[in-house]
Order: sequence, then C-alpha cells, then structure tokens
Amino acid sequence: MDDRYDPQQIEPRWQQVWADERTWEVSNSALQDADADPVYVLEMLPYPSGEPHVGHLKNYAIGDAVAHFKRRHGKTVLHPMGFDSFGLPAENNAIKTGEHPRDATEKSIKSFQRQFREWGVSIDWSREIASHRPEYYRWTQWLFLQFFKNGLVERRSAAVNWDPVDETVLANEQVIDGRGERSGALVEIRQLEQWFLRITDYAQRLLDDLDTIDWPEHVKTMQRNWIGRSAGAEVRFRCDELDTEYEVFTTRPDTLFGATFFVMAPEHPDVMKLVEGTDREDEVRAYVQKALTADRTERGAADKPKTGVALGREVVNPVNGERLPMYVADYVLIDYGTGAIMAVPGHDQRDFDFAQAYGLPVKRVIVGANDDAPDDFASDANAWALSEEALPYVGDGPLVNSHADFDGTPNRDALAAITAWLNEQGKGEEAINFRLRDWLISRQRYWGCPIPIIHCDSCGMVPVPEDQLPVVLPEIEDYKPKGKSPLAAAEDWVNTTCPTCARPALRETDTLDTFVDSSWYFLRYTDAQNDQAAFDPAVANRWMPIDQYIGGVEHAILHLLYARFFCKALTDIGVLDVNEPFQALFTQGMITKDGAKMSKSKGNTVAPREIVDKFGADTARTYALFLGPPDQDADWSDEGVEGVYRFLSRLWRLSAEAAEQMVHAAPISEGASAGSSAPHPAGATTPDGCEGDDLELIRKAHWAIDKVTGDMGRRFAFNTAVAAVMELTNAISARRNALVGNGASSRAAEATDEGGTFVNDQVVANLEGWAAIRFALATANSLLQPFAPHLTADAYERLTGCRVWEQAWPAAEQQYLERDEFELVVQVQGKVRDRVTVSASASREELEALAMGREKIQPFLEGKTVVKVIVVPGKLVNVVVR
RNA sequence: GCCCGGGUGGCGGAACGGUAGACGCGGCGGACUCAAAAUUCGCUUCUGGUGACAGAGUGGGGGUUCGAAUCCCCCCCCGGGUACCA
Repeated sequence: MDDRYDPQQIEPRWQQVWADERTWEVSNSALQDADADPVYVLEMLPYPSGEPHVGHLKNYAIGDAVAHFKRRHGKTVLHPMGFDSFGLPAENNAIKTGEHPRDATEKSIKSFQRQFREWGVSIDWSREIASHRPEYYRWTQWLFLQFFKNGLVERRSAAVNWDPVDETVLANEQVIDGRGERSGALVEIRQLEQWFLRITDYAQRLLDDLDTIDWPEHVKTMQRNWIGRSAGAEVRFRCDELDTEYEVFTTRPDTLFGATFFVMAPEHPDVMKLVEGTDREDEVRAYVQKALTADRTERGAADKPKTGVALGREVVNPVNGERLPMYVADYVLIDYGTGAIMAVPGHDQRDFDFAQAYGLPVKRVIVGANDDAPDDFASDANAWALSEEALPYVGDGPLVNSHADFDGTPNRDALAAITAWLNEQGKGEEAINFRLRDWLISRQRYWGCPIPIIHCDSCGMVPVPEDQLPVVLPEIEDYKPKGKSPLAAAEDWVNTTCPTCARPALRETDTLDTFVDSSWYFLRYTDAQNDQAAFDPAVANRWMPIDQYIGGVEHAILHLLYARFFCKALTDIGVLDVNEPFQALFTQGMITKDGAKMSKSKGNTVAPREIVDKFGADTARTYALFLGPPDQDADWSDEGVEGVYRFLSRLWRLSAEAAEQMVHAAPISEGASAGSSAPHPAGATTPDGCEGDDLELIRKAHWAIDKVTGDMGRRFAFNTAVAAVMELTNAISARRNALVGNGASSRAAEATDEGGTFVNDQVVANLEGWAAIRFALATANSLLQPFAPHLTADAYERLTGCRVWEQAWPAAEQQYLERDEFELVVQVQGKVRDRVTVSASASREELEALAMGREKIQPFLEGKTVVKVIVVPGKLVNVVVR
C-alpha cells in the first residue's frame, strides 16, 4: 500500500464516484416526501471571464462547506450552479479582438465548469443555467413583460455618459477622469430615452422587511442608508415671473422662515427656461454644461468650494411672502428630492457655505443651547443675544424670528405644527422622500438580453407576444456601431411587424442590465428544466427562500436589493409567493496578495489551477478557509498553502497507518474470522474503557467536535474550525509517536510478515491506544469533510469502511467535555500574578481563600488594603487593593 | 464627499468585557540521514535578566470598568460600495 498522500490520485477517484452516482443531485419530486427537510444553499453565480480566481475558490469553498454540513444534518440540500454570462467585459473584448462574446463566454464557462468539478464542489449540475442562453433569457424577457403589463416598467429620459468620439454610451467604469477610457475624449452627459423598473414603489417594503431577515447588521445598514428614507414636507415656492410653482422637499420645515435663497440643480429641466432670453443665459448655460460633465463623486464633496450662478429670478417663500433669489448650483442634486431646495444658511452647513461665497443673507430662526435666553423670548425675539459666529447652527432649540404662532416652540415640535399649518393653507404637505432611485435597466449594448418590445407608429410600445419569445439576440458584424445601440445594425432583425396591427414596426434595440438576469436566477434553479414557464410557483415556493446565500460584500447593495425587489414584485403580480429571497446572508471578504487587490496589471494574481495542480483541491479549499475569518479580507501566502498541505498529508498518513494497524489487530481483538482484513465497522464510535493518554485523546476529539460544530453552525468561523482539527491531529500524532516511536512509519505490515508472535503481542499491548487513535482520526476526517471532501472520504473509508459524506455529523458527548479541574488565574489589580490548578467543584469562597493565600501575590498586597475580591468561577480571582 | 468595514508578534491570524498572541507560516536549535529532501521534536511578542522574574504591549489620544484588543468619544491610515464592472 502506498503510504504517501497523493491528491492527484485520490481526488479524481472520488470525483468520479460522485459524478457516476449523481451524488449531489436532488429531484423536486423528493420534496413531496413529507419527511423531506429541504434546504437551499447558494453562492452568488460567477461572471465567466477567463478562468476562476481565488476569490471564486473561497466563495465556493464556503458554500460547499455549508452544503455538506447541512446534508450531514439530514437536510435535503439544493446546491446548484450557473453563469451570469451577459456583460460588458465580453463585449469590450469583442470590440478589441473581434472574438464573438458568445465564444469567449462559452470558453470561459467550460473552464469554470471543469475547475469546479476538479475542486470537488458538490453541485447539482442538472440545474445549471447560463443567462446568455435563449432557454434562460426567454424567461428573463417573459418576466420583463409581466413587469411591463403590471405597470412596473417606465420609459423616460435619463442622463448617460456619452463619448463623442466613439459615439457610444459609456459605463461609469469606462469614464476615467472625465474621459472615455478608449477614445480619451471628454465625456458629455446626454439625455436619452431609457427603460426603468419602478423599484421606488417598493422602497418602504424593502426597508421594513430588512427586519425579517438574518443578514449581517452592517449589510442591512448599508441597504437602509441606500434606500435613505427621510420624513419631512413638500413645500411649494411660487415663481410669479414664469407663473409656475416649484416644489421643494425638506426634512426641516421648522427652518422655513429662515430661507434666504432658492437653489436648483444644474440638471433641473427649468433652469434654462428661467434664463432664456435674459442676460443670464450665457453664464448659466456655461455653468450647467460644466457641472454636467464634472466628476460625479467629486461634485458632492463637502470641502469643495461651493459654486453657482444667479438666475436673475425670484420665488416667494410661502410662509412669509419673502422674495428669495434663485440660483443654480451643483451642490443640489437632481436625483434627490425635487432637484430644487430652499436654502437656510443659518441652519445648514452647505447653504451657509454658499451664502458666504455669494454674499447672501444669513438668518437665524433657531436658538442655540449656548445663546442667552431672555425670560419672555416669544414676545421679544429681538432680545436674543444672537451669536452670529455660532452659525450655522444645526442643533435643536426653540424657534425665533419665525411666526407669532411658532416662536418659542421647540423646533422638533414646530416641525409637525408647521407642516400641518402648510397643509391647511394649501402650501405644502407632509412627505416621505427616499434616496433610492428607480432602476435604470436599459443598456445601449450588444451582449445582453434583448428587451422584448416593438415600437409601432400606430400602436406605440407593443410587448412581443409571449408565444413569440425568446426574442433572440441577432448576430452582428461590428460590436461598436456609431451613434446607436449595436443591435440597431441588425436591420433584418430590427425591422418587423407590429403584433397588434401588422404594420411595419421596429424592435427595441436596447438590452437589459445584467442585474436583471441575476435577479431571478435562483428561482430558475428550482425548476431549471421547465420549458413551459420560468418556474413552477409551487416548486419555487417550496425551495425558497434561500436558507443560506453567500457572496462578496461588494454586492451588498445593488444585486441584493434588486433581487429582493424582484421577489416582492413577482409575488404581487401573483407568479410567486416569496417575500424575501435570502433568509440568511453571508458576505465574504476579498483575497488580496501582498496586501493589494489582485489584478492582471499588477501581476499579483493567484490562479487556483496552479495550487490545485501542485497540492490538490483539498489543500486549495482548506487553505482558502484557513487563511482568516471568511467575512474579512485576507492576504494569500504561498507558504501558508504548503502548511495546509503538510497538515492534510499528515492526517492522511496517520489515517492510512492506523487503518493498517487495525487490519492486523482485528482478528485478535475482535474475535473476527482469522485473516479477515475487513476494517472495523464501528471506528466512528467512542471506544469504551480508555484511560490516561487514550482518554485524553478521546476528550480532545470530543472537544474538536464541539468546537467545529459551533464554529460552523453558529458563526462561519471556518478558520478556527480547521485550527481545531489541526490541534486534534497534533494530539493524535503525539499519541501515535508515544506508541510506536518517532520513526516515519511503524511499518506494522512488514513487521507482522517478519516477526510473527512478538509483533502481535506488541499490537495487543497497543490495542487500546490504536482504538483511541482510530476514533480520533475518524473524527478528524469527519469534521474536515466539508472542507476537504476527497482525502477525508479516502481516509474515512480506510478507517471505517464507510462513506464519510453519508455519515451523520458527529455529536460531542458531554461526559468527555467536562473536566474536573481547571486552571485558576489569580490577578491583583487586573494583572495576572499566579495560576493554580483547582477542582471544578470549588466554591467561590474556596477559590477566594485559595487565591488570597498564594505566595506569589503577597508582595503585591504588602502595605495595601484589600478593597474587593472579584471571583469568576471557572476562570479567575481578581484582588483589588488600595 | 457620503455609506459600510478593517487596523493585534517578523507574517496570516486567535481571544462570550476575564490568562493577549490558539492554529498556521517564517526563523532558530536538536533527532533521523554519508549528505540533502521529506519527516519528527523543542524554542520563538518586545525590553532587561544566566534564571526565577519584572516591565512594556492590540493604529494614536481620551473615557467607562475591579478588569478593555473587545464598550463609548475624538483623530489617523487601509479596503469595499457610490446606482452603466459584476
């Protein structure tokens, strides 16, 4: 028998077993069994580009560990895989090289599939999907049409990055310092007709239902902040000159009386209307043009000097009739609120900065805590000692300089009162505003899902009839046509007839945002073969929600929010009954190399392929989980990989050796038929009657069961779980060395052949030791199986004759966890001064007395008075002196 | 800018408010070997001391507590997201 750990030999053998037996496939009919306990474990699907990287390895190592752990707790686990195969990188590659995005993508998918198999990930491949295949995107289109028919789709104009040289729309990512990454041309902002999904209709529910799901708190916080609910009022400001009213959203109606000017966002559609034909027109036009092309993230910077231009118009403050000058300024955002604000420089930092820069009046309407209050301030507001240097004041306080009805009222109370008053007067009303914007789903790109709409001159926008789906993505010559969406070049495809009136009509040439594809793929997995529907609601509802979703924290907002929205909307439409798709979420951290994000340009990438070739998949997977807490970023180290390889080698060698020992011991110890080489079938149960070092080893094994079970089940602490199995393996190795000496191998088999009785006597003498070792090894392999499925299957079979993945997860027995002694720490002033082994049953009083009597602490008590003694049973005694 | 994370030995990291540094890497020393590799055993936060031991120590500053890496406040640095990368 080969005593060398050889993953290249072990791993393919077990992968073959799982493939032949379709071990990881689950059928939907199995769900009809009342005893079925279905669990859905899912990692975010990969975008197939090139080969998988170590980030993928980590993601699927985590997910696979969870899937195995659940299976071994008796669950029926759905664990599928697919590919998010539409997207920009493949299209960019096509523009550069002429290679069809489909070819590059399919090639990449093949590589991903092969490597996932080589990693031994327990995937149900019968449910595989790829979003670029017509049999998938047919249903993406169908879902779009359901949204369309239910009024959740809108078409309206929106700003895009426009590259005037390439004549194409750019993704934000393609805009570098305001220039197109390919052309280098200054990017313009253009307004184009776009498709939207009305996710804002769901803002409140998306916010509220976060309370019902088991997600990391910081991810929920990010989503809450992204949705950005704020309560306030909408107030109408009249512009007499143009005979229009402008609505403003404010969270601070209490400061309405302090407004001294009015500001519009550069994108506001009325800005140019307001200055048309006036002497302001040129200056305003120049400012707007500049603001529109400026870098979006820089624009919001608080420390950036405020800029703007006067419009030469005024609006009337509805609460006091004051005339406020109008400005356009880029610190006002078109996407938030109404794109126009009332400016209250006395109580808002940004308004204050702007007022300072443009010499505008600053008015105080709330009294600060440090201002001196007159006794009767309501009747004599001017008696206030107003400290102008303290402005802007953003805190709370009583109102002043406002209105007789409100002066003196604490501003928080005045908020509601003023809102009610506005409502009475018809000048405004209570309003909730969300930061969340509608989801822009159309893209002027080739490599995406065609939008199934036909534009007809007579009938308008007509949905493609469902029985004509899919609208197949046409073949085109040039992936970068000038000025239009690339699909517009496929004239035979674009020119069609209207499904309603049969007259000539044109197909929509935009494609869908790839986030649409990935917002429902987890539903398709539940019923992936269905060619009559996107999914059977009964099947999807049975599997959903996903019990454990796992993916990168970089998706914490967009993907997760869109998928949540999809499920709610589809549930409202009536094709699904899933309020929240991801009941539990785990977000993994990034793997870096030498402290930096891996990238091809830096040349610091690590390909899993090389690791797997050199050390095997078990090592690669285990290391990916061992290198740190999986939810945090971690740095990859090649030396660390070797450490894990050494650990796995040792575990496997010890297992192989112990299995051999038992084969020879069996006829003698078990009374089994002579010459039988059948492995001990009960190797996984705790041997009885062990004492001394053997008992200690058994205790260690049960400690490891307890530790690994807790680390995996409660907190996803795979790194410490692996460490626990390492500790157990170290203990096994030490016990084994005590039995047979430190030689590389005991060569029991050879010895038996040569030595006859003497060796057998030795084996008998060591029988109890080997039983303990074998149990500990079976336990170590069993605990490590979710991380290293191949070698543990191999070793466990040798040790017990059983398939480890079919075994129930081991249970720690309390009697082996409890100790009758512990090490008491003795502290003085919180500093450790002594340790002593004491009985676990010692009372508080006994612990205190014992501690106080310790010789080592006496010098620290000398000349001091003992003020207090803290006793923490099972842990420590802390003596507090003065 | 805004939102969310993170910062602990030479390195990756461990530590329900209760022994800082588990486990692994690296380093040093020993065993085995003609030798090397592999394996195996021991030591390894820093400073002082032969040593027992003492002092310091979890990005910086303050606070709460008998006791803080952990909780609170302020600051610095690094990472993710920021709506057309996925």
